[in-house]
Amino acid sequence: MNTRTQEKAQTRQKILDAASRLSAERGFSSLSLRAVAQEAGIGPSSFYRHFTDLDDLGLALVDQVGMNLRLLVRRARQSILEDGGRNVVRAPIRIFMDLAATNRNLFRLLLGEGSGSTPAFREAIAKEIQRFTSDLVEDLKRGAAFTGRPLAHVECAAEAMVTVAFNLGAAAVDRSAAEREETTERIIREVRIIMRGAEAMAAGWEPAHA
Amino acid sequence: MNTRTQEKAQTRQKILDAASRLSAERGFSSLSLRAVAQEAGIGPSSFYRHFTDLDDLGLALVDQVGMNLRLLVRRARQSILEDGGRNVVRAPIRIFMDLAATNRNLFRLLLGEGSGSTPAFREAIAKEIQRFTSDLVEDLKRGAAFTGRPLAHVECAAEAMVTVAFNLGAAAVDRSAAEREETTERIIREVRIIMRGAEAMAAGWEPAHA
DNA sequence: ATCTTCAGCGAACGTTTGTGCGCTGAAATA
DNA sequence: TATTTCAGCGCACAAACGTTCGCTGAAGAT
Repeated sequence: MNTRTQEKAQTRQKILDAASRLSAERGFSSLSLRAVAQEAGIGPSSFYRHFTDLDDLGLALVDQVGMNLRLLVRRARQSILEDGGRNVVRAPIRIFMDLAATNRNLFRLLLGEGSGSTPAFREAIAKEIQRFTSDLVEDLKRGAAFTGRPLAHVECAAEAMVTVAFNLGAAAVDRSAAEREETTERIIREVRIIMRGAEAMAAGWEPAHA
Repeated sequence: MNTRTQEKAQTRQKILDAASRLSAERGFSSLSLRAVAQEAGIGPSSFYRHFTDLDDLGLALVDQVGMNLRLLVRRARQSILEDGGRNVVRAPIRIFMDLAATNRNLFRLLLGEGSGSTPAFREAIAKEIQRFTSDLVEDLKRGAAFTGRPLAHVECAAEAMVTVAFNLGAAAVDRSAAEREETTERIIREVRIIMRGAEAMAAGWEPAHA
């Protein structure tokens, strides 16, 4: 690859990082082209060599955030495989929360910008989370086949789990370690409830009525 | 009450309405004092007669949104009481979604601004949703006592339900009626899963393992 | 009838915003 | 070596921003 294109990609990345860093404080929707350029260490007019718009930047940012997230998750998944069967809920969520804590900006962007800015931006984020949910569906099916405990409405259950984990997790990202710990446990419990519900439905169990 | 103070309260309300209307498009965090003033039909400088800041406005807005929400919910709850026992999940969620559809701005503010702006604003919103959850906890306990089906971890279950309903609901607010319908059914299913899980746990039910 | 209060206004300020333009100098190409 | 490409820069501009100031005129108080 050319030295030229290499350097261009490099400053492009600097812009993306700057945007990610700045959007952590006030949200992506309320940040300015000039501020981003300054944080990236380039002049305002140079910005246009890489992106046409702030919206354009936003889409690229979501793209990259999604890629990073999937990479991290894939790596995490491998380390779970060693843990045979036990802690099917606890281990993944612990990893998820650690990930969120060490990649705040990344998660904040994915979670805080639910309705912040342009529709395209919104939808890009939604799609990214949906992809995450799809992966979880696969995992759940695999897990169910392994433990012999089928789940009803896997897609819905997965969606509920992801929604709970992402949302409560996002709220805890900026809290103290102790509070984060407490929140993590609560998420685990809630995901367990969902899991148990899906299992109960699959087994046809119903509560006795008085 | 004086005509004077009455009129003041009136324009104050006009400002709040204007902010609510405008924040629906781009989010509260990215709106300007001048734009709000213009939408409210007053000069920029008159804004300061009612609020010191945009943050100040934000807090007042959350306050009012919370009040309206609680009012609507209370009204909705009464109309549920007629529906004895059956549709414990479906009826409330249908009402909730109708509420969300006819009060978009209200819900969008409560849901989209998760990390948009200042911490005080964030926390005010979090507190409002928490209050909503507390109410649901009470309802669930009452319902459980009535149907004789106890729930485990009521607080957690309620939190999960609220999180799912608010989040998926918020995403659907801007969609077509058909998509909203589809989303509503999915929310109902997911809340049912949570409910069933909490019931199963309370009953000590566990899935048979292979 | 006189005086006080104060919501709303318009003008002005200094900043910050997005964006266009032409230049530069090093890297890529020929 | 001569030529082309183009990322980055500085400058300029119009527009929008938050905020201050003094004025006005109707409502409230005396």
